[in-house]
Amino acid sequence: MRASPEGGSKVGPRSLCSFVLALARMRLERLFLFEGESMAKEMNLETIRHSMAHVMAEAVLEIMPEAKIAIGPSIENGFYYDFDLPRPLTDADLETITEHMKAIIKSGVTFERKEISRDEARTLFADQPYKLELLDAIPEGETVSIYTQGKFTDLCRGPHVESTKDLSADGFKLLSIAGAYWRGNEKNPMLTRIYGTAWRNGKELRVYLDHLADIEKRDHRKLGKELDLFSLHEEAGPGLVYWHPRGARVRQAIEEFWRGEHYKNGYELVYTPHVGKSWLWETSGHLDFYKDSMYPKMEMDKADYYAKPMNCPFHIMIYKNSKHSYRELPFRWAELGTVYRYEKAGALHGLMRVRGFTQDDAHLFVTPEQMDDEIVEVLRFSLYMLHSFGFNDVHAYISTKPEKSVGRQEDWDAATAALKKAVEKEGLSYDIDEGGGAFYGPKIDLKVKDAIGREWQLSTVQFDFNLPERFDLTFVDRDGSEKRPYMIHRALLGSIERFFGVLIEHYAGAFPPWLSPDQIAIIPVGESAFDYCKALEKRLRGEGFRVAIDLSDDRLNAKIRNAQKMKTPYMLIIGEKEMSGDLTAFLPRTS
RNA sequence: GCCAAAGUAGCUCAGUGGUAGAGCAGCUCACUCGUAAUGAGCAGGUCGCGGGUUCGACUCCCAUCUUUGGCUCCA
Repeated sequence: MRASPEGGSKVGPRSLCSFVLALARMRLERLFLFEGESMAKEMNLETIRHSMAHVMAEAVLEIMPEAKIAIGPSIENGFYYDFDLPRPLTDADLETITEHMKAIIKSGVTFERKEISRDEARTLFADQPYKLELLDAIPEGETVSIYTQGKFTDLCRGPHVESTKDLSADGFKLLSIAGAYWRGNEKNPMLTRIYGTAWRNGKELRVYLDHLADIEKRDHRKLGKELDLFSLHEEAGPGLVYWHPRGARVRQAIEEFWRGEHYKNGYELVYTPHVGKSWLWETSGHLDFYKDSMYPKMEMDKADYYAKPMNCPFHIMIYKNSKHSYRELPFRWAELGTVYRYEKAGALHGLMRVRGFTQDDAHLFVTPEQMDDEIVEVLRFSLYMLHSFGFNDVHAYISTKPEKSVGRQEDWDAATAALKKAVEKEGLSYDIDEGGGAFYGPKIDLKVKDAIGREWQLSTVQFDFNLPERFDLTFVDRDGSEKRPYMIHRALLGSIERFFGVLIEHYAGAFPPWLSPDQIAIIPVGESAFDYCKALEKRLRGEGFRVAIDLSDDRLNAKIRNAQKMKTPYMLIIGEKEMSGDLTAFLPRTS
């Protein structure tokens, strides 16, 4: 195939480059705006947002003087205020409140700080029970301050802007109404919370609203439908994923790469059953600890079977099939193992939280001496994998021994030290979650930032001091004695379903060619080119390309539009010219 | 669980106490097309499920199921 950038491509190589660069710059500017703001600016925005919350409270009291006010802090990107209201709010109320707020801002009243005694405060807020409660919660000896703007006074530590002139009447937007328990305790009354976002000016607000729209456009549930990738069917079982042909193509590409890299990295691939007798789960401890999140038992031949929630006991069965020498270790056994877990109906969410999913699981059986090297390798492999899929911003979390745990202290210490050493060796930034490990061993979790700066947990590497014990795993050491191997669980992508969801959002559905469902769309200009195109499709398929051919009777314009809607990276447009001259119009996807 | 919103055609969404609507997708026909939607026609729905009010309910009321967002950020 030959490209013809001059004739066929709207965006030649050079302009394509500058286009991509321009996009990258825009992206950086945006990231900078949301993440890289200097502390001073951030404080300023926080003050603006907090003051905006006061203005909103004033507006609400103007409309409903009998409302009781609770708290109104600034939050990331905005603010909220909680109210106890005489009636539920509607969207129309939000508009009215917004109008009142704009009027208050334009009136340019000042924020006055005053320090007062507790008694004065008690008199001032006599008919505001929530404020009285907050007042009582202020430690003795601490100053009690109030802020007043216009007719509104709030118990508040501050700081605030000097005047409502410092707020932008078109730099804020009320976003939603939600219920929230007073002080976050479900035994308390539920208050009405109004969320808003606030910025220095209308332009910043618009950038932020664009950002929200961008997140919405990237939603994998929406793109999954639009790009015909997968579906879920409530009537066939919530939380169970149906991979359509186009989604399956992406999965195949992921899995193919995954398998190849595992072979290269010294792993063996295994396959194990989807169900097992209760003996497995009694021995592993799952029936004790996780019965509620397992699919219920199936009875057969006077035995109870369970769908597997984990692959570990199955890999252990392979290990236990024969006696092992220290010379054979380490074993690195990987499996794309499909497991089933009962997640609460309310917790299900698209591909991110499902009931049946495929883990890219592996178990390493190692001697104590091999532990350090194996951890370093697993971590290096994880990073390689994440980078390969376009995730370059990785942060590690090390979780250490919790209060209730199994295994000897010296094993925990050694394993935790090995994890830290490996993370440092790879130069990763990390946080330590003291006491956050599972009862059976410490772990490293890797979180990545996606294209718009959201964090996702993907890889996990966990030590296990529990299962080797429970299943009585041994190997014969140099001196002829039987010893206990260490076991490491690890998943690099996590679950294929969730990973696919994250990938879709990361790329906003425009996958790089090696992952794209269709790499090339073959588009005949007219019916006379159909046979040529079919032959070309066969040839390209034969060479391993994922292709789509458009044999509809649509106009050429429509065919190009459809291919671009499906975010196909390349289009081959075939007409008389191409068939006679072996010259192909080659059109890359533009965004 | 609680608060709020939503559930109407495959998809996205209008709609009214009196025969159910659009766009896209689908099907048929015509056009045989050269770089971001060719035109015309046809078909498609127990208006989430169950009760109630009413002469009449998709619409109003009650109950229920499901989905979405929030309930962690603390004057």
